[in-house]
Amino acid sequence: MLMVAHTGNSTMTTTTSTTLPTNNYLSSTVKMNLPQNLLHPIDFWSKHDVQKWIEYCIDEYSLGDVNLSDFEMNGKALLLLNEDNFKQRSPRSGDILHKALQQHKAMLKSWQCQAFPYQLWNSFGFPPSPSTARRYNIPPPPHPSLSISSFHPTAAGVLPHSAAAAAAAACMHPAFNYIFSRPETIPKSPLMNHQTNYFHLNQQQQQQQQQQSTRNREISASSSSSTSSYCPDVTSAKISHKLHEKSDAIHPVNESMGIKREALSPSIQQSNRQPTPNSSPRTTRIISPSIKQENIDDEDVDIEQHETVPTPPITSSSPSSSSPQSSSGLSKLNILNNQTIPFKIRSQLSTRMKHQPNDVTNTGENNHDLDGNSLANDNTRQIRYFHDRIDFRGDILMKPPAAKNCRILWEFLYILLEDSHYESIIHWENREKMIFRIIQADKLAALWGLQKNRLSMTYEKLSRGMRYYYSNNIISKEQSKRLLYRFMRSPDEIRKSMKRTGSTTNMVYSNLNKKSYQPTTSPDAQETNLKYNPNNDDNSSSSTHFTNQSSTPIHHQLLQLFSIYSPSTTSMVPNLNPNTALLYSPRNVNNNSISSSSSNIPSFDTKSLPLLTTISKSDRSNSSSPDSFDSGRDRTSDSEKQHCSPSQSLSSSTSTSSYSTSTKRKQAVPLSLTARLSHQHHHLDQPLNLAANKDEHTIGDCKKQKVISPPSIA
DNA sequence: AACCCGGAAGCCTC
DNA sequence: TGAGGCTTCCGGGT
Repeated sequence: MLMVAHTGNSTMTTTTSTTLPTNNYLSSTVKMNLPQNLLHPIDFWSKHDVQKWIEYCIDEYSLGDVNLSDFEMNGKALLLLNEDNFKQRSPRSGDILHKALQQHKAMLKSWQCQAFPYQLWNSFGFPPSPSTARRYNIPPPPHPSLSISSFHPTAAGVLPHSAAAAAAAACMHPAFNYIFSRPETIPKSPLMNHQTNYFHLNQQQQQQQQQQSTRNREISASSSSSTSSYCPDVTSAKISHKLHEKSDAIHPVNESMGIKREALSPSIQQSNRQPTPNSSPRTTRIISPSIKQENIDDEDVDIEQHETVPTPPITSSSPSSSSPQSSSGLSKLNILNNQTIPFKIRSQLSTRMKHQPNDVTNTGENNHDLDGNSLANDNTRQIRYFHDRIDFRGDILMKPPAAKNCRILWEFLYILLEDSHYESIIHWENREKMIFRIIQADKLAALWGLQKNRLSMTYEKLSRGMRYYYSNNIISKEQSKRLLYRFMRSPDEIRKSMKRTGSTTNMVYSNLNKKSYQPTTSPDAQETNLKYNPNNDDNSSSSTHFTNQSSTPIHHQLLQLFSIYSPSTTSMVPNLNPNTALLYSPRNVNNNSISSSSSNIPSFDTKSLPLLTTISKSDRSNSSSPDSFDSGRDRTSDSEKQHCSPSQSLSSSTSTSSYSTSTKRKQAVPLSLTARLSHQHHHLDQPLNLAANKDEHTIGDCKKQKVISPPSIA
């Protein structure tokens, strides 16, 4: 698609260069609308221009920690700044600024051949917020109802400052694809309209909108080949618009990560796209624009882009709905409504979050809508990781600032539970009894994966970790209630017991794993296993004490426990501007907190943060390739070194001979072996170097081997 | 299908 | 180097 866009652009450039002003920068009409001369080549920007641009970015991307004085330089100097330089000046927003600059640069380049009056679409291809538009006197976006003649490129050259001219020029811009192929995204005055409507959806409406958005996708996909060019089929767009307008009122687009990509300047897209084994030529997509293909491939592109393309504006996730049914759709809304969001990004969120191809409203299901054969791994692929945030299929989630240093699962869960931003992901079902519910397991897993740098984290794995807590009475499962768990003790109790039990007792998971382990063999273990029963008044542990506290002291206690107090504020982390939070040294935080309780929390070190561009193997999963999202473990070496030893093989053959009569696993098969064999099977999409195996089993063979007795061994 | 369970073994960090 | 704390995978159950 990107290739197409690029091609389209070139084509259009050729077409229009003769009809549009050839001096090629923008018409005076256009310039009038510019904040200073930001459409001039950046090299020519004055110091003042740079300041204006920074201001614009601050405003447009809600960048909290950008100090104008840090950018007192002219355009040339600005261009010399690399991402790190930006980050030095603005730790939190540097990457965004850098990205914005690159985008701006690329856009200017592409605009040189196209009179494009609708300047200052933000660098990600989205229209500016109304306030920004007003402030910078940016013309409104074109409306698709304009007649097709209005869009003719020549119109741009002759029409004055009019909507038609704007539309004509805009149709040459990548953002046009977004606008006209997704007419429902046309800003209807305040961008926040969406959210209001969305928020008040009743269930029926939600169903309707889901159906509608499914249709939308089909329609959009069916016209994708035309909308991929810079000269979109307006007619189809209009038709599409009509088809959508009913649902538009309540549910703005459930579409397309492609928006962002399409909106990217082609040059950027092009330059950032690196060939991967999985990326097929874009041109093929046009020929066969199946929804499935497009979707998956686009996701691949996105993943690739993470490596090189600056991140989109940061958003903070934070749903506040506590309804178990609150889907991400609502959660997104809650994000938007949440006044505690540190970044003033809601207005953009309101638009952007609803444009993702895999709107979390459909978390998981969406893939199936689009792709009946969707692989489980596709889910992983659609989760894109940044250094401290995730684009979880369109829902941008931030690592909880409070959990920056947290590497312990139960602590992490606790932090999320205490953070209202994550209410739609995990929340207290019963605060007093410390019963909590996981609402969106996959999101929770993604967050945990981000936290631990295990980008292939799944709820399956996360829950395994939680199950280990059963044994030492940190967490228990609420019987027969899905996704409902309970903290058995307060954080300090857990810590206390962990401290006391030391390395020889119940925190040794290897011991816990042994059946011979008896939790009551030591006083510590007894204490550890003192089950907190919130209904039992006899509970004298501090759990009771803890849970009887009002929520505010609890928050404070937790904040202290987790060292998440800002030295300068007593507000809860959700209310803490992450920008601010990142500005002080967490070491200071530790100094301000109970050091004993944070012993497990390593001090903050920004170097330890996995940067988007430098995800190493130690990050467990290198996002440079979708495949690597599966795991950072070296499967090849695993399979090599673990490949059936003779004894194992014998066991295998012995046991597998009885396998044919039963689909159930035979315990006679050494688990390690079956695990390893299946292990390989589980990474079908990985470029395993199976040839390195002497036996040269294919992955499928390995699986087969487990079921069918290998003749060679027999 | 999604969730749940616990064994087994490996990985990573400290 | 060993311990802690998972992570990954599994077969099986609900």
